[in-house]
Amino acid sequence: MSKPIEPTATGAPRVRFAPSPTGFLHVGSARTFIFNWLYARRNNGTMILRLDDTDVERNTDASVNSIFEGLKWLGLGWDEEYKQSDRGVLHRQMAQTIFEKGLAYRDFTPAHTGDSEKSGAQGTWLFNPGMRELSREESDRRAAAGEPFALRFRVPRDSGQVVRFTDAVYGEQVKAGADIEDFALLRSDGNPTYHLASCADDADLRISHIIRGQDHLSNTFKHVLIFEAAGYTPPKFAHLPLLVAPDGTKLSKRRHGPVVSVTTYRDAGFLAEAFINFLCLLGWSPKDDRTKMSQQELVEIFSLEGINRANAVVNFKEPAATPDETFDPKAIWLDAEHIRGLAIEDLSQRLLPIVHEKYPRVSPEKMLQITPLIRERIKLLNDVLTAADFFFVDQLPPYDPAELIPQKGDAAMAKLVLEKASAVLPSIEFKHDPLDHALRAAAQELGVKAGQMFQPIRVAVCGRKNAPGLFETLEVLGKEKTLRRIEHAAQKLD
RNA sequence: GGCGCUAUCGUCUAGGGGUUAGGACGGAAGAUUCUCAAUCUUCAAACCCGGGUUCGAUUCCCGGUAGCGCUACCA
Repeated sequence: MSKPIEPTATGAPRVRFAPSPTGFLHVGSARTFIFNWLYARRNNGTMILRLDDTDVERNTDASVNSIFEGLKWLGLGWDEEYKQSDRGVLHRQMAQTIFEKGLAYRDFTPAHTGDSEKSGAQGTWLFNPGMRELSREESDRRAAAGEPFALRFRVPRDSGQVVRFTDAVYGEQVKAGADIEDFALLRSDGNPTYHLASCADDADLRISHIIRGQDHLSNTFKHVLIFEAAGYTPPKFAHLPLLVAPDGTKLSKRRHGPVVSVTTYRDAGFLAEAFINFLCLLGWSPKDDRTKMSQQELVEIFSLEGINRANAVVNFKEPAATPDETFDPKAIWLDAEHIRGLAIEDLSQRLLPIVHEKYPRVSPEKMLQITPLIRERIKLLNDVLTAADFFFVDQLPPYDPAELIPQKGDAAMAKLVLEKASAVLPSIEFKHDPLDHALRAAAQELGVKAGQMFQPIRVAVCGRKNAPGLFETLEVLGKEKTLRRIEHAAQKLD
């Protein structure tokens, strides 16, 4: 392993992301997409999206939508797009080619009805002896008679026969033909299996590098067999370590919930670029100590050598309550990190649609004023709703008047402070510095500490203790609202 | 069961025959501040086990164990 893969002689690399639309787009698939995309962009290659929808039974439109929705959110795009169901002719042609070379045979054994022998607890049927040896005449006769059959690859199983390939991540791979079962190429209904369709398309689309999940590592031997049988040089392979749940099992929506679905991250208010950054750090390393990386940086630094071989845990919480606790803490941190790196205008624009869902009347100008006050205080875009709520509402929701009481103070002090504020503020210009001076002076006159002066006011205008800086808050809130809320608070103290 | 892949702090990882085994998240403590957040400092925290090779293995080799994958006319 570890030698860089050169672009093919024919030119720039061509890579593909080939999801099968049998479920939503999950984070592991998203990472595969991202790595392919990064590799293509890094090497001036072509990124291809191919829907591997050969399993008609299990394909759903909902799944197709979920995949496109997820990919759209990631915002990376692709250059060419195909659907396997449109290419059946090509697949069958390849099957025919292989069959005519005698490298595949018809298997008239009825399809397995159940899944009883699924995980091979006992018998391993590597091939069907009777069928593999069937004479061509007999085979042709039964086929002509209309007897249904599956087409199986005749895996070379003589002693010493091996299949080999070099994986860019896992290195030299060798497997004895005798350990590879005679897998199916065509189903008895004439439709191609995944293995056949995938290889036929990869060959036809001139895919140069197959970058995919490690769950295909052992399938690759079969694919090499198919490519060679059909007369193609196999592309280069790079398998990615799997993403697994904290319990070590593979990500599953049923077991682990929505946290494995890409759109969940979108809906929780993740920045796509932060999510991409996070995924890149699972199973790949830039080898320096960088963690936060822009898309540009990722494109510049991405390489197959940085991919490691052990499965990576997505460290989410299994049952989970609040968003903050649900997601991998590093994903949250990276999101906050990216948010902090955004220009105020940019962040403000991204926040506005979220705010508008709940407070449609907030103006872009207002949002622009609020944004700098919360940029350092939100981890996800959706946090804007809880971090800046008091700017959006007319009337503060009810809060405990006891909150108004400052440290080492009492209700009387709170009352005093609020009354003082009411007296002083009307004549003050609502800008940071004048407010700062006026309120500190007021505190001094009252003989209370600055903090004791600020807290009652903060709670009066924000409805809670934890909030952005007081002066900038008052500035954005405006004189009228501020005074109204202070007065209201003073009354609560009676 | 068979075949294959993998194994460094709780998690993501760097490293590599001799290192105080590095970084990040998370955790703890502190500094700063009008609260919170941000920021800064400090601390705790790891080489799966057993053999070999070697002057010396966490690193190389073998075995074990564990996890994962494949073993479908799913992908």
